[in-house]
Amino acid sequence: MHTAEDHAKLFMPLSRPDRSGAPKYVRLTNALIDAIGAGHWKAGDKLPTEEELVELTPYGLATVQRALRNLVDQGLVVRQHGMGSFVARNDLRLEDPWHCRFLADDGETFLPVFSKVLSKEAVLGRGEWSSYFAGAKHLVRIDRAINVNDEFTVLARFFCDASTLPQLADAPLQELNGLNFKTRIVRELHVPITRITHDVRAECVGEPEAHVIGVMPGEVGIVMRAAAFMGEASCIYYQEFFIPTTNRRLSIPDQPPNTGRNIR
Amino acid sequence: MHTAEDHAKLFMPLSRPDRSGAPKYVRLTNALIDAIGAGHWKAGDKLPTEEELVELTPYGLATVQRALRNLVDQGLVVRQHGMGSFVARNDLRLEDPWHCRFLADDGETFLPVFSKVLSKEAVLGRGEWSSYFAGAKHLVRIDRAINVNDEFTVLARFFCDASTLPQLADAPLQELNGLNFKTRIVRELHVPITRITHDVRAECVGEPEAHVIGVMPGEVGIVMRAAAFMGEASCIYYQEFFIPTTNRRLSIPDQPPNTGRNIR
DNA sequence: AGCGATTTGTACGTATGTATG
DNA sequence: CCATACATACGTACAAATCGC
Repeated sequence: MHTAEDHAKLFMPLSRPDRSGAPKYVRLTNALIDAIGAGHWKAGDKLPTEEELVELTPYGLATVQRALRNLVDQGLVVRQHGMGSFVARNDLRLEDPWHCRFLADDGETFLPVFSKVLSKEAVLGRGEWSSYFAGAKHLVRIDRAINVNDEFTVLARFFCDASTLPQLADAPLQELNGLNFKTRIVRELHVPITRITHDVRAECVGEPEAHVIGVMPGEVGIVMRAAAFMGEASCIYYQEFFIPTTNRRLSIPDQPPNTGRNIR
Repeated sequence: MHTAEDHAKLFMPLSRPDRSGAPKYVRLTNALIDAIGAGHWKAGDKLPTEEELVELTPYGLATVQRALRNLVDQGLVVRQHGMGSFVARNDLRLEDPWHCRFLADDGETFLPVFSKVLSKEAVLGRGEWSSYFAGAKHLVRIDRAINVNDEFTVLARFFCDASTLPQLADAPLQELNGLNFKTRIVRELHVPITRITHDVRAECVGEPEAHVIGVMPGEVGIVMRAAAFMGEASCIYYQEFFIPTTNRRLSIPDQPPNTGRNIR
């Protein structure tokens, strides 16, 4: 809970004349995002009602409603008729830098995945990744085992330059399990990802990879590569996924991840 | 251009009492999607202004605006301040309805491909495609053999509703060889494609497909599916590619940036 | 360059409907 | 049945971008 003063302070900037020229509903949207990001309301907490927001801010109902609808569209807030507005429990914006989701039987939802970090090491030699990180000095490779619905296991190899994602590259392995991995990427990414490329190949799986994904060396599996770029050429991260033969369909994301707000 | 009667007929259903219980802005959104899908307005055409829509429909300005904003969010419509609202034209996306290109050794250019139409037939039963074309009456399947750099052959199965691509569905086979195929799609498409999904699976190739791509039945190959949508739900075409095991990498086209999103 | 006319964009206040507890 | 709170909808007003004269 919060006092009236807390809220007054939160929304104080909205009363100042606007220098940025942004519409009111955008300013309110961002104010709420900031407050949630700062932990003023945590996942599951109830936000003020529409009426309260009309009181707390210098804005009218339509503006408040539009800001709230934006937050719903962004997956940050859930609204329940007759009950209230709540901070979403799962931050949907974090859903994407996965690139490795499999379609469930309904063809629409995705199978649950659990990832476990296997190793992290410096990359020394050359390989397919080399062309993506021309000039990078401290390349790091993080291997993860991704358990898909307890049906099979995917080996994910994540490559990045330690200088662009330092906290990720330096983190202890235990801190990167499960959701923490993608959470950290999203949080650390302070550059917009403007392009992502995917390619796919059927490949005879080599010895070390076969062991992780539970197939015999030499068996055919799918190898997918995904590279995320800022601008045209500079690669932010690059991943290789080794996927055993399965009747599940690998879904390839149809748009780049949304790395934050568009307008401030 | 259209007469007043055309429009009156278009929006007539909106005056009838609502049986579905859907909100007005949803009904109007769907009415506009249907009209665009039916070719009433083609890509690049100017839609009626907000005021005209208020006159043409039994709805108020806020409702009209919300429906239009929905269409913008779906990528189906582009609005330009002071000018009007237009059916989106996304030529970029249409530049490559191929979805099946393989990387050359340099990792950047693509291997040359030559396609040859094998057959065209009505689709009768049900299959994976059924979920994409709910309610379509005249489904057509066009099979093509795509020769990739004289190294291997891909079988491409193209599905569409004959009512959305009539000239393609009715064309003689000889006219669809080579580039003509994609040219015709681009020329005939009078609706913007706003979303493309891809998925990929390693699969044991069945008898008829194996014959075309030159492998033994039961061998493992890659099957890629690509579906192109107008708006959120209505599928324009759907393709299946049967790819033999190869050391070439299948490149999955990255999506063009979102035209004009209003989420903010 | 200016000036309307057109058209979208934002915003308000109000009213009413509907799901929840 | 009632209070709460979200959801939809209307009418109006004004701001801002664009075009043609």
